[in-house]
Amino acid sequence: MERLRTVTPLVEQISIDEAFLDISDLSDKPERIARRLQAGIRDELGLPSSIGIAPNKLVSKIATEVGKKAATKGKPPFALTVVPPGKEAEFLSLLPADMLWGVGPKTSARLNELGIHTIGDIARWPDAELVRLFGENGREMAKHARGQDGRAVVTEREIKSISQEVTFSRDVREDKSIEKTLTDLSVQVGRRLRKNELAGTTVKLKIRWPDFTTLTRQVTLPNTTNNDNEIAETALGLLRKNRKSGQAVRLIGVGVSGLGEPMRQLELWGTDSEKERKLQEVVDELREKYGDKAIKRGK
DNA sequence: TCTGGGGTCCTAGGACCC
DNA sequence: TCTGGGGTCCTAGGACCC
Repeated sequence: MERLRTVTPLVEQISIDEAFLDISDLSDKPERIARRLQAGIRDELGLPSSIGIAPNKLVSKIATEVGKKAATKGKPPFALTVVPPGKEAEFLSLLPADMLWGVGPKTSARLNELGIHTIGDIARWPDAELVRLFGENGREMAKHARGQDGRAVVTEREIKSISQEVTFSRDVREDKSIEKTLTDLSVQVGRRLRKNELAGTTVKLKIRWPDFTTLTRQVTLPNTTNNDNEIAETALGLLRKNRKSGQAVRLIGVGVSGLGEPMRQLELWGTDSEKERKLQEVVDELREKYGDKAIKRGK
């Protein structure tokens, strides 16, 4: 990502190893920029990469995948795929429908039933019909199928929620063990919130039963929190309300949303919650320095 | 892909308020 | 006493993404 930012600051990271670069304001030819970048990544970092160049994010992403797939089997890909302006729809038309963003297994299956297999098939369907069948997603699909995508490259995005979950290697029935895990997860969520200088109002519990059905239960607190204890107590409350003692669980998780700046109670120095906040600050520092095991909550 | 983890966005219903 | 419309917030679930 650092290497990418030497090309332009307009970098949108979309996963651990993928990003969009907006190079529309650079005077150099896009292909030259891409080749130079690819060579740099190879020579400086020893890594392969695939690049797609197109007038918008949607098409460039798909172009990247197409190039990557076409790379010689067993060899690391160094693909470069260019879709010039005006050629977007043509480029997409023969590709399978589920290569489109927003078309997952469910939508793909429904499209298949309608005899729609390629992106070109989607583009040929009336917009109104797609909207009727798929709602807002249908409207997006219609535009995307024609290669239209107006979304800008976004360099930073607001965090909307922070969560932690674990899948047990077996179904777990012991209340103690489940509650301990949930408490640990709450601590991790709290710590990540504080690290990002965030706090949230809504605590969500997630449970997966042995049959893989999933339940979520959330509650909105009167104030924002990033306090380990408060998150844990809230999550534990939801757990006790929604799970019978001894009932087997496959996955447990907790998340906090409704994020904003942590509440500072300046006028309440010396209150319990302020003491708690300062305590937590110290605990975070100790763990940062000496590791997770350095200090634990009693009781 | 017999199924891990962390996210975002959308839909839909209900409560509540004006 | 009943009816109406619109807006916002909350909750639950699901589709989808990497």
